[in-house]
Amino acid sequence: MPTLMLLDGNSLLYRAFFALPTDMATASGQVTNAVYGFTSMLINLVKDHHPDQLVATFDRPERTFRHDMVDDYKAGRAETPDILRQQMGLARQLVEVLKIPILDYPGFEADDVIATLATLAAGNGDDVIVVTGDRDTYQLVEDPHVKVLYNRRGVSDYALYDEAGIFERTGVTPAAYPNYAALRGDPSDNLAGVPGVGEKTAARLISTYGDIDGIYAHLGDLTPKLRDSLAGAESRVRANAAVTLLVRDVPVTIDPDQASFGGWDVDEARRFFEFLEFRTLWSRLVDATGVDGPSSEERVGALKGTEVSIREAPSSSDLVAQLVAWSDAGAHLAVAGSWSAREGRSQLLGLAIVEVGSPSPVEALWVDDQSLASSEVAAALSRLLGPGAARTSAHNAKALMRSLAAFGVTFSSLELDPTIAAYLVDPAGDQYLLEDLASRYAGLHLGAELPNDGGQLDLMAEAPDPKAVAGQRASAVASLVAPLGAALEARGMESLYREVERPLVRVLAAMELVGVRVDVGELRSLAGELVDEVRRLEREIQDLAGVDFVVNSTPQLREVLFSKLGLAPQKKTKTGYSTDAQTLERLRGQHPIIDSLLRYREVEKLRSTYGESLLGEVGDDGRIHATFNQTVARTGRLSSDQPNLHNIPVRTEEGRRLRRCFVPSTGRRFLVADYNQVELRVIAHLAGEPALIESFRIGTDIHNVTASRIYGVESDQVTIAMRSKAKMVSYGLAYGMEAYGLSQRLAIPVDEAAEILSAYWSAFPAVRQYMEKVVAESRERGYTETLFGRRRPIPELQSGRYQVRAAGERQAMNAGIQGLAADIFKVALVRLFSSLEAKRMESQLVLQVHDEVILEVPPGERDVAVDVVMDAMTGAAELDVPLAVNLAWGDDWASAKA
DNA sequence: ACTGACTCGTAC
DNA sequence: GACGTACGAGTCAGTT
Repeated sequence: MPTLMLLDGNSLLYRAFFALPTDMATASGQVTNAVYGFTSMLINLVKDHHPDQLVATFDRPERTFRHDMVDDYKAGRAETPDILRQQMGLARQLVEVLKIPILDYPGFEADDVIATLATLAAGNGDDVIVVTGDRDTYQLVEDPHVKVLYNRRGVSDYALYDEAGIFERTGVTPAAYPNYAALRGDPSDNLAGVPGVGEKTAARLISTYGDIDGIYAHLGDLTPKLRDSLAGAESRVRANAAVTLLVRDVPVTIDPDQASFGGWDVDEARRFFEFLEFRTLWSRLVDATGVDGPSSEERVGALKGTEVSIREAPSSSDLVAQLVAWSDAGAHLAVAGSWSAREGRSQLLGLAIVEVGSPSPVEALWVDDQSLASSEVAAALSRLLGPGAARTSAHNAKALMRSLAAFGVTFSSLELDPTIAAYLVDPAGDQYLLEDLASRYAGLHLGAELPNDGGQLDLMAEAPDPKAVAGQRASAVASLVAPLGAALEARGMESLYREVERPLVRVLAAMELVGVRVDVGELRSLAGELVDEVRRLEREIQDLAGVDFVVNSTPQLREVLFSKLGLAPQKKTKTGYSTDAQTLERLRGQHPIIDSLLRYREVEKLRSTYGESLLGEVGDDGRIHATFNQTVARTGRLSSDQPNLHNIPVRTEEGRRLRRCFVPSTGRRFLVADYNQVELRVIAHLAGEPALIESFRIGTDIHNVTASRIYGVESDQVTIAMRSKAKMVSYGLAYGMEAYGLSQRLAIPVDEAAEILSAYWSAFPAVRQYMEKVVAESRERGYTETLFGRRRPIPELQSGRYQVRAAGERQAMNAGIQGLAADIFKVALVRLFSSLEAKRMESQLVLQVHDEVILEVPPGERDVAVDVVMDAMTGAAELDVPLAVNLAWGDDWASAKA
C-alpha cells in the first residue's frame, strides 16, 4: 500500500521556531531557525517513514466558519513573532522547491484539508500519516489506515499514534475524541470545557456513556457537583464538539500522483539550500532520499555539456593572430591559469581563454607556458590584457597578474573578479572558491575533483589535464559575469567595485611583486640575540620556579604561579586562571619570577613571530613578498599574510629594532605617509559633531580639546594624564567601548570610567546620537553600510541573547567607522598608484598598513613624490573635516621621521 | 602526523 | 562578559 504523508506546515514551523535559538541566521542576517527545524523534521520524517506521497498545508491566519460557531474562537493567541512570519514564506518556498504540493483553501483550516485528504486516501486503501502538533486530528485515526505522528514538542519528540495509541494517550477512541475534547476544553483554541472536568473525568464519562448525548441522558447518575457543572455547560459543550469535529469534504483537487515525493530539480533545490546556508541539511536530504545531483561522471559530463573544448593554436603566429583579433575587437574574455603550485607564487603552466557570452559549445584557447615565454606571444597578450578596449575577467586576478608578470605580461584590463564581487556582496564568507561561486551564482557545478588552482604540487601532478581544468574554470568565470554584475548592481555597489576595489587589485599585485627589502644580516643577528636571551630567561624562570616546566605552556605556568608559588589569580579564561600580561602586571613585585616572565614573553614573541619566521619569508631576491588580502576583513580593511606585515612591532624600543630591518632598495629612501587620526576624523564627520569638526578644521590638538571638554577645564589647564585618558576614550569609541573596558584600559575603577564616558557623551552629544542611529538602522536592515556603499551583514543584531546582540551592536558601530576609513585609504592607494603611473615615476609602493603607506623613492623624485602622495591621500574623500597626512623620510622603516 | 580549540600578543 | 579588525606562534587534546 502506498503511504501518503500529510504535513501541517504551520504547526511544525511553530514548534521548530520555539525549539531553536533565534540567532541561527544566514550571513546576510536572515533568521532561519524555524525553517531549519522544519526542514530537519521533514528530512527525518522521510528517512524514518518513506512516504510515497507527501502533501503540506500552510493555512493563513484568517476567519473561518468556526469563528461563527463559537465566540472568541482562537482568541487571545499571542501575535506571531515577526522573525517567525518572515520564515513562513521561506518554508513555503522550500516546500515548493522540493515539489511538495501545498494545499490551502480559504475558509478552512489546515486540519480540515488534512482530514479531507486523509479520508479520501484511506478510502482508496492507502496508508496515511498525519504529521502535526494539533490534537484535533486524533479523530482521524478512527480509520485503521490513518495514523497521527504527533509532535509533542521541539523538533524530535514525536509519537506515532494508531487507534490503540490514541486510546492509551487519552482514554477514549479516536471517534470519540471530539466529544472528549469538548468536555475537557482546548486552551489553544480558547475553548473552555466543563469546570472541574479534566482529561481523566472526560475520558471516564465518555467511556461510560459513549458520547455527549449519552452523558446528558444520564446526568442523574452523576454526583451533584459534576451534574451541575455539566448542566451549566451543556450548550458550550455541544458547540465545542461541533467546532472540534473536522470537515472532511473540503473541495480539494489534488491528484495523488502529483504528490509523489522526490521529483525536485536537484540544481534548483541545491541552490535554495545553499541560499539558506543549509549545507548539512542538504547532505542529510541526499542521504535520506538518495536524490543527489549528477554523479561525478555526470558532473564532468555536464561541464562537457557546456562543451568546453580546448583549442591549441597550431603555431605561434596563429596564436598571436587570435590574440590580436580579440584586442582589435575589444572582446570581453575570461581567463584561468594552471599553476605548478600555489596560485600566483609559482610558475604558470598555461592559460585558458574563453569569450564571455559565447554560446555552448564554448571554445577555450590554451596558451601554454612555452608560448608565454615567446616574446611575440607575450607582447600580444600584454596588448590584450593591458590598457585597451578588450576587457578580461579572472578569478583571483591578483594571483594571475603576479604570475603573468614573470612572463613580462601586464594584466590591467580587469572586468570581473568573482572573488572581489562576491566579497562585496557578502564579506562574511571565509573563502570565495570558484567552485562555490559558480554553484551559488550560476548554478554550475564544477566537481570537487577538479583541483582548484591553489592546489598543492602533488595534487596538480595528479590532475588529469591542466588544459581541461583551466578551460572549465575560465568558462565558469565567464558564466559569473552576468549574475555577479547584477548582484553588485542590485546593491548599488557598482561604483565601489569599479572605482575602488577593482583598480586596487592591480595596486596590491604590484606591491606584492615589488616586495620590501630586508636587511637579512641585521635580522639574523637580531634573531640570534633573541634566541640567546629567550634561553637565558627560560633557565632563570625555571630556577625561580624551582621546577623545569614549559614556560610557553599556559596550563603549566598556571600551576607554577597559582599553586606552587601561591600567587593570587586575577581573572579567568574558559579553561582556568589567566596568565596574560595584564595579570602578570598586577602581580609585579610579589615574586621575582614575574619580571622575568614579562620579559620572557616580550622576547619570545619577537623571536617566534617576528625573528625566525620573518627570516623564513625572505625570498631569493632579499625581499619579503607578502600577500595582501582584499577579501578577508569583514569591515573592508586589507589584511596581510605570509607574512603578516600589518603587525610588525612599533611600540617598544625592542620591537622597533625589528622595524629597522626593513630597508629601501639601494640608492632609495623610504617615504612613509600616514593619515593623522583618520578614524576620529571619520567619527567627527559621520556624527556631524560640531566641536570635533571645528577642532579638526582649525587643527588644534584633538585630545586636548576632548580632555578640556570632558573635564570642564580650559585647554591650557589640561594635564598630561587628562589628555591621555581622553585619548583612550576617543579610541575606545570606535570600538563601542563600555565603562568596564575603559576602566581596564586606564586601570581605574569602573565608576570613574563610567563618569568619564558620561562626560564624553555630554560633551559630544552628536556622537552618541550617531552611534544609536547606526545601531538602529543596522538592526532594521540587517547590515551596516559605509558612505561608499560597502555593506556588512550583522545577524547578531537580531539575536535574543543579550551578549550576542551587544557584540553585534559594537560591530555595527565599528564597521561604519573602520569601514569608511578603509574605503578612504583604498581610494588613496588607487589614486597614488595611478599618479605614479601617469607620471611614469620610478617610485614604488612597497607596503601599506591600514592608514599608512610606504614608498621607495629614488633621489630625483623626492619633491614630486611628496606632492603626489599628499595630493592622493588628502584628496581621497571630501569630508566635513580635512584629511591630514603625516610624511616622513627614512633609511629604514623605524627611523622615518618628518 | 594532522587538526582544531585555546591562549596569548602584535598591529591599526 | 565587558573593545573593533586582523595573523600567527605555541600548546594541548582528539583523531587518523
